[in-house]
Amino acid sequence: MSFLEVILPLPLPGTFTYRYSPVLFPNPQIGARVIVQFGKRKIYTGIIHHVHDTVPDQYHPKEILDMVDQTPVVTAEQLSFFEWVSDYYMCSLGEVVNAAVPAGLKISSESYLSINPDIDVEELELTEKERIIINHLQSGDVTMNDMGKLLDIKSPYAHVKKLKEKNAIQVFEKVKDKYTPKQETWIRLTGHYAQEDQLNLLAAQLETKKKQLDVLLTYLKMVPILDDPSSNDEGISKKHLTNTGISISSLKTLTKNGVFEEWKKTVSRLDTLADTSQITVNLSTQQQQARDEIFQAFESKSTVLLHGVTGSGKTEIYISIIQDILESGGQVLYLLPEIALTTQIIKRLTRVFGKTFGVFHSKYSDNERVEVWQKVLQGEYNFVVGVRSAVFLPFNDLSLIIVDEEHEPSFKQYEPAPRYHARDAAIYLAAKYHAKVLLGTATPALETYKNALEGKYGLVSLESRFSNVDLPEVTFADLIKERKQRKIKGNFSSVLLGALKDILERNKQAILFQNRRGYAPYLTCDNCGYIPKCPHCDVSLTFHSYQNLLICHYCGYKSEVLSECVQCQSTEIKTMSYGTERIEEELELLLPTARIRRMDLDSTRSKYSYQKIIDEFEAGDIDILVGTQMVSKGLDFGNVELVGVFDADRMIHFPDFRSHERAYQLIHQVSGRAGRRDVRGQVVIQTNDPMQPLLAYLRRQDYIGFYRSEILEREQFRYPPFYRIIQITFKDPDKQVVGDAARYYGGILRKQLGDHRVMGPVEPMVSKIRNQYLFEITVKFEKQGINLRALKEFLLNSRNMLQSQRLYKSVRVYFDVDPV
DNA sequence: AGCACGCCGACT
DNA sequence: GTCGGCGTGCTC
Ligand SMILES: [Zn+2]
Ligand SMILES: [Zn+2]
Repeated sequence: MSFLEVILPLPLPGTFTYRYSPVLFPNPQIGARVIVQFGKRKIYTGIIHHVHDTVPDQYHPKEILDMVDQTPVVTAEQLSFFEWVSDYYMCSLGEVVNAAVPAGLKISSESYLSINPDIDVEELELTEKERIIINHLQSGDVTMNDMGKLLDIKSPYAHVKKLKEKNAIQVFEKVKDKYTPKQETWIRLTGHYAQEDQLNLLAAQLETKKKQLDVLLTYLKMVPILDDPSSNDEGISKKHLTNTGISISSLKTLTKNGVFEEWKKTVSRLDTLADTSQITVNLSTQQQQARDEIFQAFESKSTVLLHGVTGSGKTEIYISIIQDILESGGQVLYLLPEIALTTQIIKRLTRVFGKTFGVFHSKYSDNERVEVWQKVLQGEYNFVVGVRSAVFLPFNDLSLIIVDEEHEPSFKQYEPAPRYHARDAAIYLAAKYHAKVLLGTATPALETYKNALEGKYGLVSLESRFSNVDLPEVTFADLIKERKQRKIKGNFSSVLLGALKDILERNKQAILFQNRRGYAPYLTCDNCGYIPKCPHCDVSLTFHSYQNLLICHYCGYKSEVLSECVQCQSTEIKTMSYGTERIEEELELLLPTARIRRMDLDSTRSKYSYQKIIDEFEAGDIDILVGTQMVSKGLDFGNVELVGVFDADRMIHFPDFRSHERAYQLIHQVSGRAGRRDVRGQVVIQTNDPMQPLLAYLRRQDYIGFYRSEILEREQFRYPPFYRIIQITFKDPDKQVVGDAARYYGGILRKQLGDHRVMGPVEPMVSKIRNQYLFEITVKFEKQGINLRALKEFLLNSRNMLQSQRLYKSVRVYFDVDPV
């Protein structure tokens, strides 16, 4: 007997056993895909985890429906990596596979209803609802879900069952769309005409048919069949040929007459050209030295932190190292946060590596992601630049992983599971391949810097690209003082406004930074202060001006903009715009001559808008750029001499143990935009408390000083990197039930782990999402002397214990290991 | 997660 | 009575 253990992309523990016929499928490969039925009807794509011949005694395994691959699409190394992710981040293997494998490689089915053609529906006795179903089906098949919507009931199942019994309809499974290769129409000469003598004859015949002759001659110019007969094997793409302006109808005629033939060529969606440009990067002495130190450190350390100030040219060092690794035949993965993976960086890499590398971006279509996956699998890409999820690609000979801006919180995934951190997963993955990891940033995560200081990681510091760059001059605008003196205009202190005027007079550029958090636009009643909230979530609705809609960012709920306040019926409804937008508007009044642009999620929504703003700014067509986090990324803005920071206090005092670290990183990074070679930049930070210690470190751009003070706090208050955190979230539509469940679970933990290791349960800041109430417990525990495995085991067992209670059965419990 | 089954209240 | 909501258990 032959069985397969199959991973299904579902949030269920373990693998599932299926039978297969060795006659039909002689050599099942681990990591190959199989199509299986799971449950009564659903069809899924599973991944073969292993093959065995142990007959299960508890159940009868189903037989697989099909085997998709003869060779694995997931490598054995990946499978074991997936298992690590699932263990470490406390989720199911299926959830990892779901996140790792592009949707196009996983087909799944949907139930469709269709009318039975052999039956005369007129003769049947039908209820009203059944009649409606039949009527809908007469104009084509409908999915079970859609039918529910058409009937406006939760599930049409009961009626469908009746109709099935009456033999009036059928239910069948249809595969949802999956990866389809891109096809192009190509033109070539038919075999008969693909010879010199026949071509001459044909040319003579076409002497009077000028347009057809033109088509033939154009073709021969583009496909030099006489010099190189093999060039007619593929011919030329029809699009290419017709783009020359030839007569399309003449081409049609020639094709009809058997001169040309059309065929479908499978082409790549990815822009792959031969590696044409081999530009060597010229490193400065400092860069050269850092590069050497990195290689030196790799001799003894598998992970190295490159701590390089903003604008010190880390990217060039990466490029130089990547070239080295590729020359020696290794594979390289270069991870970037989403906002940093811009067309700029891709262009820059293209200049060096041609188009021989893969780009794995969340904005790309799933079909493109499938093609990157396949090219990595087939060894065609030895270099991939990508976001978080690119760690899951099927590398076979990984030599180096670069994690740029390693401190960025966006490397951690939150929803859905797996809640993994791409940097940490990369470090594990690298160890598996005996590969090296290079972490780069100007403001390391505290965890990372601690590891580097303790010698766990190598540490290479890069002061600046050139030796004559001064730190920017950082000044603080004391908002309290200015408020007393009535010098503040809207969001602007007189200090910042003065500096801006100066910049304008001198024809220089400025960047104004406003943190994104808490500045989404919303509507509010001017009379009573009412703010429209989502009926399903505990958040106010975000106002989207371009659609004129109110949208919930948690559940997607949409609502029309009401002209009247629901609370007081006042019609004085005011829009509170984006923080950046408000600043932009004020600025237009305060400095009417300035050319101002805004760069945030909202203004860069369309495909090229980001690039457009960058281009305009670089060309000097913008004086003041107002933006969020985005302005601290991207490439060198040459002429910036002033950076203004709004609302530093809100960042610093955000109620989270990482708020200092975050605030420091954000302000430090954006400050780095001020100044350039030979010119000292200026930074103005607006604050209510210019004396707070964090600002002193920022004034000196003193990361190490900041680290030293912050790390003491972390130790004292038992936070990472000294302690580990696992956050447990409880979810249920009944607030009382979740609260009780969380307290019950908390009780179990307290008893076993002690009060000091268990915090909560507490209601999170957003306490309801999609009609589910939330509670959170935070478990904090020492890094040393605790068996992490055993602890996780205990947490999982406690969840089982909780859910075996009748009352708490429906409560969802999930874990977030190392939350950020 | 998705689906079937079965129980129970509330409308024709 | 039967329709439709919802809770429960199971899926190889
Ligand atoms: Zn009102
Ligand atoms: Zn919502």
